[in-house]
Amino acid sequence: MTLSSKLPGVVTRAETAAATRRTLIRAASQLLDEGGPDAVTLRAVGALAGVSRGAPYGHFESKEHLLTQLAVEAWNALADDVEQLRADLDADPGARLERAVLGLIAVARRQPHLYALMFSIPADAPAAVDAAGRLENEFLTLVADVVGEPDAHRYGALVLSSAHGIAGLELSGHLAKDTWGVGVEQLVQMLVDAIRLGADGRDRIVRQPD
Amino acid sequence: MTLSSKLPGVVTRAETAAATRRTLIRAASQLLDEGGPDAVTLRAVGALAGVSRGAPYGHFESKEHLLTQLAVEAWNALADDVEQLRADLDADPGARLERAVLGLIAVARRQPHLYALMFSIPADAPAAVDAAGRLENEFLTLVADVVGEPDAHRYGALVLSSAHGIAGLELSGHLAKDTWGVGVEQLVQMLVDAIRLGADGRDRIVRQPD
DNA sequence: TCGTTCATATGACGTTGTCACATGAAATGC
DNA sequence: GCATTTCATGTGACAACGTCATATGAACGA
Repeated sequence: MTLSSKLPGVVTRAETAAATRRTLIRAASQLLDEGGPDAVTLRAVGALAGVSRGAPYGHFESKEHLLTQLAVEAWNALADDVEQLRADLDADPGARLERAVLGLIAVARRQPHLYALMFSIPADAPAAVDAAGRLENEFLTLVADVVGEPDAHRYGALVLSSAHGIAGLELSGHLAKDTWGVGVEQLVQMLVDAIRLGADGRDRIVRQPD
Repeated sequence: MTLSSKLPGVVTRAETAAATRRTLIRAASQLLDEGGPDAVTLRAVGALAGVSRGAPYGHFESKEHLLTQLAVEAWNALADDVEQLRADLDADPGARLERAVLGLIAVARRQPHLYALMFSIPADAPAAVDAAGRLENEFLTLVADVVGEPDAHRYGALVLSSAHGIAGLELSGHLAKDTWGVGVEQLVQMLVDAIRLGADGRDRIVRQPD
């Protein structure tokens, strides 16, 4: 390898390429947030990133690959958040799970188009599997702290489904508070309560005469 | 009005127009089911309906209006299903609610693209409000039979959210059984059980020493 | 029978994703 | 240090798309 970076500030070709790639992703993300999926055209992405309309093809196989990368990074960012949240040991398990669910919903509120994109990408793409798997494991651990190890998977699926449903219904406008008389925060609380109750209340109920 | 239908089989212009409109909707629905959103181009819709590419503009203001109509009819069809299901008086409330939730999920499984379309249409469009409102009311009644009137709205929102979440996660491929060890049917059962338990178990738990 | 209405057909325009090719600078080999 | 290669980028081109303006022809009302 030659010392191509002879001067400070002078970067190698690989470095500038990586930087351009990141700039493209950032531009796509911004366009998605501000104007929705229709606003994300490769021409607009290129323009916002300061390159030509064909330049993205040097970094991404197609527009779909660029969007997939966007979704993968969103999955990872959310997994990072939940992972960080799990480090808060002073909160009780139920409260931590509640905050994790609200974290998922927060993405849907803050970046609705990105959230929708996360779930419209083929879930079997290797990168997507890894990223989504991280988040799933985080939730699994949080749920296990609430309902115990043996029921963690079952209730984990239920919690994640419900959380996703609340988020989705909220951002599609079908969760108006004046219709249901309940806000998202309350719903999440009800969900966690129901999980906790369902898990440790099962025996109690079964033993009880019906 | 003249007797333009002088002969049997000879239809009026208004009738043929209405028929064409329905044919267009059916064509769009078929294209959506078979090829996803990208396959629904007005040109393809026109071709499948046996008209030209511009003909749809005589019946729909834009492509988006056509898709909205598709979504509205899907909402209404689902509401019809649940309404019919509510007439089954021999099933107990919990079982009926369970079947209603499974009905929602069945649409997601049978016509995934249509299901996604239902929730990606602006929820404040008058026609969409009416159609979606019908389904919401149906669910509200079903949930009321399980948890009682005062809690019906709160738990109705939770049930609908969770049902939508299960459906969404399922069709986006994030609910693989070998990951969570639980199938959709079991999840729905858990959900209804948790609702029932949460509603009538609340007092019991509160009274209990923690 | 004669205008009128209106669903449909067609040409056209701007935009999109994508490919083929050109260009020029960085990287590499000697 | 120079020649060659590599490769990110720029540009022209193409088909397909949504949409509009306009033309056409058949069904309508009188």
